[in-house]
Amino acid sequence: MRQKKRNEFLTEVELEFMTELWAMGEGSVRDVLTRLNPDRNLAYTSAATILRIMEQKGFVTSAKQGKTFIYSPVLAKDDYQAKTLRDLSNKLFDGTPASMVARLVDDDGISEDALKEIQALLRRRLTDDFP
Amino acid sequence: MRQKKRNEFLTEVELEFMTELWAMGEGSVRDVLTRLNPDRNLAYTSAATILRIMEQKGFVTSAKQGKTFIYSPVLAKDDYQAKTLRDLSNKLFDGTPASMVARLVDDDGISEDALKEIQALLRRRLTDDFP
DNA sequence: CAGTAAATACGAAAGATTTCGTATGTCCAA
DNA sequence: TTGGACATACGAAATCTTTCGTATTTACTG
Repeated sequence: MRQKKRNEFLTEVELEFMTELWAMGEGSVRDVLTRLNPDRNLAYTSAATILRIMEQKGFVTSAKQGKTFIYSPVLAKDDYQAKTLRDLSNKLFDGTPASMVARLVDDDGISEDALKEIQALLRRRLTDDFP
Repeated sequence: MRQKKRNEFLTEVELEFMTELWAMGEGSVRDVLTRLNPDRNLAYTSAATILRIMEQKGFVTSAKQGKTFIYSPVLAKDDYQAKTLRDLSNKLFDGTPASMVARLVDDDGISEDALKEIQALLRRRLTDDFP
């Protein structure tokens, strides 16, 4: 029937957890749990399961400290962001970065300041790396 | 236990199908199926099921033409792209478009030409809309 | 009008995700 | 040293995703 798929991307909940790990650098189940939105109401054992699975999948590593596991991200947030953008560009855009930026700056909600900030970013990148 | 989640985003396979519908404007099960990568080897009934579910979820509408359903996207590709970028910006970036562009243009693989294209895009947007 | 080709309808199976409960292990203080 | 607090281990259940097979319907053609 359906073949097993190996996914290199975080699921919704995994991203939620990884976001906290990235912010903290590393942390225990309890650490992550207390940082989640209080309305989240996730059982402690659920959080522990999520992190255990994330380790199985290779997204985090763990080191035991006393009786507690301390989890750390394997991939830096920057790298995961870049990876995700590349994937999105290929799947939903035409594979070029420009088309993605085009859609971003076409967004009506974007402010002039934001646009100028992006422009400055580009200018810097162009003068620094392509003299 | 787990509560039902209403997802406004396409799954992997749904995106694959929607990409063809966007390219064609509209199409039947057969139309989509023949446009997929030949290595895909998806059964006709599977494709029909996917499209039926996509209609249930409100991603497409259908009109019967003879004995065949013709499916059309409900949301334009541009709009779905914008929506997706907004979501990604909130979940993986800090919610500002600039940080996303920053990660894009930091990508080592990006060419000078691509950067200049993006720059031109911004210039146009700034002069046109904020005179 | 009957036969056939092609379409739809739908149930079912298998993987994946998310959540939690129960069982078990571990550290520390009384 | 033992009891309690808190940690891990893991199976199970609910939902979602993906795929396909069987049954049925529909349009056309001889």
